[in-house]
Amino acid sequence: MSDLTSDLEGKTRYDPAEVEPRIMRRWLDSGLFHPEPAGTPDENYSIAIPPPNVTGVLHMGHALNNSIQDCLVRYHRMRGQRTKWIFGTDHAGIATQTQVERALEQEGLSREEIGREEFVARVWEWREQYGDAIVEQLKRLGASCDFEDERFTLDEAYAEAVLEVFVALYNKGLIYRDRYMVNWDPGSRSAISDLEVEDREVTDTLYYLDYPLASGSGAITVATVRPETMLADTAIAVHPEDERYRRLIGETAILPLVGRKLKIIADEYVKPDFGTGALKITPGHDPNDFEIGRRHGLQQLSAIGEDGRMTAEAGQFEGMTVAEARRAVVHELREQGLVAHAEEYPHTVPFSHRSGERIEPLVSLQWFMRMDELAKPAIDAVKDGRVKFAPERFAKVYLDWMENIRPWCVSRQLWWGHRLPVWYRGKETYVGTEPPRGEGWEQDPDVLDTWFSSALWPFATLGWPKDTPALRSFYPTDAVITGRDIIFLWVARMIMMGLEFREQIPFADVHITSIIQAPDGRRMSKSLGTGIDPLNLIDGGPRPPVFPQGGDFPAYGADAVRWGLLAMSSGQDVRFSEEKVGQGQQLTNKLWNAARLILLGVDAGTSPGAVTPSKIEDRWIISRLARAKAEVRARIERYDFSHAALALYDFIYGELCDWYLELVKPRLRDHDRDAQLTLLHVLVETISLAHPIIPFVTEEIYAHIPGVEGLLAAGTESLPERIDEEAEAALARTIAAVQAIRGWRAVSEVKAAAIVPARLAAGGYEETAAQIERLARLAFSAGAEAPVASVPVPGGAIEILPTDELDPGAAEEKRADQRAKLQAEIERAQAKLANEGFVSKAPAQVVQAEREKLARLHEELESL
RNA sequence: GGGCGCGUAGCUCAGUGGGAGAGCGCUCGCUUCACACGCGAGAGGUCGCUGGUUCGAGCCCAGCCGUGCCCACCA
Repeated sequence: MSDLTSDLEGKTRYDPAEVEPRIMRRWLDSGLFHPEPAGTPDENYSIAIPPPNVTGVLHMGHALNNSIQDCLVRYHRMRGQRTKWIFGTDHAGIATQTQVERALEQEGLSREEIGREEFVARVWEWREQYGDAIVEQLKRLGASCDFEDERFTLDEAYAEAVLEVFVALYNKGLIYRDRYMVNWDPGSRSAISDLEVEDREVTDTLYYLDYPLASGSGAITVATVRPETMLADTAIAVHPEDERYRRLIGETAILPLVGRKLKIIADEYVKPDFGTGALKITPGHDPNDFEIGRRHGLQQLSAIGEDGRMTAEAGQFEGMTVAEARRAVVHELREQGLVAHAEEYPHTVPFSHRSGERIEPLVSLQWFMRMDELAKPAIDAVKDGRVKFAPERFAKVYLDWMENIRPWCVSRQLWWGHRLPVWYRGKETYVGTEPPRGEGWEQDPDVLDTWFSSALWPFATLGWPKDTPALRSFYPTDAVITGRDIIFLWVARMIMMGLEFREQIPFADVHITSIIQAPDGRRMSKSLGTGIDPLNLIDGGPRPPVFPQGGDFPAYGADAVRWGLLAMSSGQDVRFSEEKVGQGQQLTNKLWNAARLILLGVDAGTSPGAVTPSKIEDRWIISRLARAKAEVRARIERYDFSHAALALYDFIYGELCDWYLELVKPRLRDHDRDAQLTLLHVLVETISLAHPIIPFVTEEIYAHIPGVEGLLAAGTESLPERIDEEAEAALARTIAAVQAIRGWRAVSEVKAAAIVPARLAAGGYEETAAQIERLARLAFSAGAEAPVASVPVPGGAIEILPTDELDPGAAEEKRADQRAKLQAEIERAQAKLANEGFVSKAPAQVVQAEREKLARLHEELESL
């Protein structure tokens, strides 16, 4: 006790750097974050973390997302629910493979040179070496994940789940192999899914090329931005109704440079008013042409290979890169006078989200997953409310996508990932969780899209396909917290897989978080200099270039960062605001000092216990606390974290510290037992309420509360509290009166320290008059002398009696000001009440309130 | 082309039908024995524009302007 006391006395500032590592250690050692499976998912609470990339580092999105999850998890844990925050990391196929490839490059090696086995071994090594970084960073934030039960999407047990799912869906006919047009990413030399493609605006050249007619009578002109693909053209299409070309349908044109005969076909797809109205058809290199080709049974030729170079099909251009081939083809065509026209043409083209390279649409043999059948129950689950989105509007985004869902290309030409459980022998194909028996089988070299394994996250982490206790206790989970950018990539697929393999939704709530933008409104990005490292906010570190003031962040501490991020968040995107983090820091410091006042003030041997508030301010703070608790809890349960954070701030600052602590100070000095018990009660309840949002400072304060043991994070027993309307009204009047006097003093230029004689000419202050005297620095007397000023307060006025301390001129000025304001308000109210429409049509309650207001204003004016 | 947001104090944002709010910044006053990362008091908004509904509109409706994001196969 004495150690703790001296500890408190010296620390007038809360020091997160000293406290946080110590507290985190205690939490981790306690085993509180690691629940043993028991009970049912209904009574338990669980959230599966969106698994961070194993080689990733914490960014602002993680910081917000995990602050939210930790708030929810701590909130439910404290309420006594068996709570598991399912934890683990993602192998992140392309991202991780790319990092290791870069490292190899430094050594002058390539993955091909060292071979698949060696390469995969290297990635595992890499993971051993760097895979802990993000875990450690999450701990700095105070995340109460079940770190003792860490999963990895490539672990043996997890792989079992992945193979099981693949084989089951294959046997169901939903997974199949097909030669189809895919998004080829030359950067990662792999196919990628539609969702990993982003459109960017670029300016290309639109070439108008003349294709001579076989009849010799002129040429047909086509427009293209990709002249090099002409080498794989197999037809020309026009609109069937297009009068200009009608007579040419069925004719033949000769493909320049190649000499192939191209049939001129009719297809409704062609827009007569675009370009020349004649479209060259390249089924091998354009998604639309691919479809047209299928409709018309056209040949698919590949002039561009998977290495991004021209194939033998390209003849003289073989071996060139696409860009080289484009220049060469255009040059040749120009020589032959076949380029009729060329113009700049801005349009959107697909790029790889991963590598940033321009997508090369190619026809390729890949594995696909048919989604429509899986989507149906997942659509129903959202439509009938078993899965709820917050904010609600994202349900529509989800449904729109799901209702138009297309097959998913799940194979990737990478080495890092779950290798397809598929073997070939000649024309035979074998799919199974175990390799086939017999000689001569060769396993498919491809791996699965990372999101394939992520889709199983909520149940594969709990041990599925085995029927484990963890699965029985924690699936379905309660919520998933994520950004809207992965609604399709992850959320939708988890819902589909959960319903397919567990016949249950994976989570009841989907909370879509804000995306935090840089302070200037741009996207947060390392390369733009707009990314903010959350650890630099916690520890103090350099401000990124997007902050013009430069310098270092102060060491705000994790609580401040958490509070700030929650306060910033809302249903929409928000700009990062360092001020909000600063506000969070002020709050932690304020709370710390409030705790010091209380803990250094109570008598030795006094510990929290039953409270029977006698004084009106005690009843008031307990009533206000009850309201704050209801408010904060309701906000957290509605995923409205900014209002939860702000409501907490308002209570701690605006009620507890600004008023209650000031009101109770004299009694604390007098060793008033009721005051001490009320203070301890309110302190424990307040830190308990605040803990899910600012866990470190509250846990640290809890450790100093006399007579309590254990961790605040484990929850505290809560005593019943009641709303006390009478006390709230009395204190509301008192606060208003004190503020009115302070305002009057400021404009009257009374010395701040002066005690001013006054007379209380108002009712309703029977229990608080002495408090008003102290807080407003007045000395009430019952004298009969004429007042020099009268300050309106609820229920009457406080009259200022003559004294040397005040300047009568200033006081009169103030009074005139107030009279004018009151007069204006009276006129407003009178006009409103004189309005026939208002009196007859507005609710009686509203009219009555207006009448009472007018009467009050008149009273106040008279008292001046 | 379709869809979804946003536009309120210098800045970042609350506020969904009955007297315009918070934090930061700014001004003034306080070394008041928890906190100067403090305390007290203030200044500062034709609530993007136009029209409509209503007794009453920041809030509901329509149009417009500005701005951001998502989806989409016009070469």
